Amino acid sequence: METHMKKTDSEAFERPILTVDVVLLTIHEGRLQVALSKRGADPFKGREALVGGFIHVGEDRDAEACAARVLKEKAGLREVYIEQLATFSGADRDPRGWSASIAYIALVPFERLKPAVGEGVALVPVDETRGLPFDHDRILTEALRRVRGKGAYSTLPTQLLGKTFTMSALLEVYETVMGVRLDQSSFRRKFAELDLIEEAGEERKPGRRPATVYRLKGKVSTFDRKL
Amino acid sequence: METHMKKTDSEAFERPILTVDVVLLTIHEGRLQVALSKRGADPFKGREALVGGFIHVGEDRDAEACAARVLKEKAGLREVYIEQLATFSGADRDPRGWSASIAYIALVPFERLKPAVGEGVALVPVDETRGLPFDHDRILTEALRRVRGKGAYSTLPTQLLGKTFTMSALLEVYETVMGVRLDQSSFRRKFAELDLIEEAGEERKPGRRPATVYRLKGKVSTFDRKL
DNA sequence: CCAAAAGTGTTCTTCGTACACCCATGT
DNA sequence: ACATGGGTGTACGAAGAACACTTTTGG
Repeated sequence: METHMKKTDSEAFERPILTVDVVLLTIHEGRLQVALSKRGADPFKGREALVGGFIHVGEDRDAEACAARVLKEKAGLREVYIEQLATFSGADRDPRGWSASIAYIALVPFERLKPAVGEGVALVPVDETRGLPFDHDRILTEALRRVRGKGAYSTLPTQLLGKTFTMSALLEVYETVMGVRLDQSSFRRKFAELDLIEEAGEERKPGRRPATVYRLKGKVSTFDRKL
Repeated sequence: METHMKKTDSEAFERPILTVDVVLLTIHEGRLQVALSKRGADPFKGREALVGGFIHVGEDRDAEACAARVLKEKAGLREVYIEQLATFSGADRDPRGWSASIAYIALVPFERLKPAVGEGVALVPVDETRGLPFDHDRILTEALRRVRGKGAYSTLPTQLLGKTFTMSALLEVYETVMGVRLDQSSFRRKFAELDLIEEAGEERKPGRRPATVYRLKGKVSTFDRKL
């Protein structure tokens, strides 16, 4: 434990550990699931935990870039939707000492995550995780609160689908994320009125009426009206 | 620039600088103002900046405790409302190197901040600050976005008033924070219906009808309805 | 009686919710 | 023709916004 104390520099304090943790979420088999990876190093070695890692000062432009790098290295993902959740800190959360972890939420369609499942990450339904190391239980809880709360007021859940999707698929995702039933009719109307999506073709499945395929207009955005 | 590289420890990376910055807000002369303090040390020495400081690993239980300590040391404040905003990080935001700052928002009634004004902190209307050091302009912008956005859906703005207050005072604070005019009638009704405040006496001023004084019931809370 | 702030009531419109109904397809 | 999911229309109530009005005080 080095202390960095050089009396010539009045502000040379011991620097805490700084890491990034990512709550990587996807929907699989109709359930919201979180990607966990087995820890390879000492504290809690061998236990499943949120994907994360140390900031690489030389490599990462900022913490979000670090989160992106972690996702690429551990789950083979590129250009995933990422947003900062909060920073969790304290003297006790890591046995190695005072630490802070900048937590991010990432959403990805299952198809893109599939190759990594088994090869580095395991998928666990969010309501079946228990006893994660560090304060990862709390981080996950906060992430779910955010995602569920923001769901009804933003296009965030679209990030769990591919670039295009049908209305039914979209509805299903919103229902899964928020854990409630939504009225199909109102759902369609609101998405249309808010001008959030645009048509992008048709989907034909045997035995069914063809469905319009949509694409998100612009980036993930927030709005006032509730879905 | 020490590197902490001990080849025996596979995860001993260079630790970035970790600080806390507080966007301390109050209302004075009918305007939302932010407390700035003159920097005493080298990067940007002498310039006005958000109040902040290094994490003291031995002293601070966690980052929020660090923010509380900073508020006490620089503005003489205790038991102020604090909430985490976000963490701002990157290789370029601090000339000393890769750094992260955990930013907090603090709200305090002007009366409590008054003693410190001139003695350590300066008050500046939020729309008149420019060219703050580091990325403090951005932090302030984000803080304002949060406070304004959350305003209509929470009792957060009450923290800018003393323990008790009249409806008019409360209305004024909400209007100042959010920068809009609100209908007095609807405002009263909603606060009553949401059961957020309770009566706490009367206020008598010369030439005016006596006003009921209220007190917040419970902690700061969020709700669905808009004010 | 008047000014000024405190406090109440009413109306209009928007939006959330529920639900009934029609459409297009492959078998 | 019918089962299945795709898609539209309507009706009702709760909540937001605007505004008119009454009450209480000191001068």
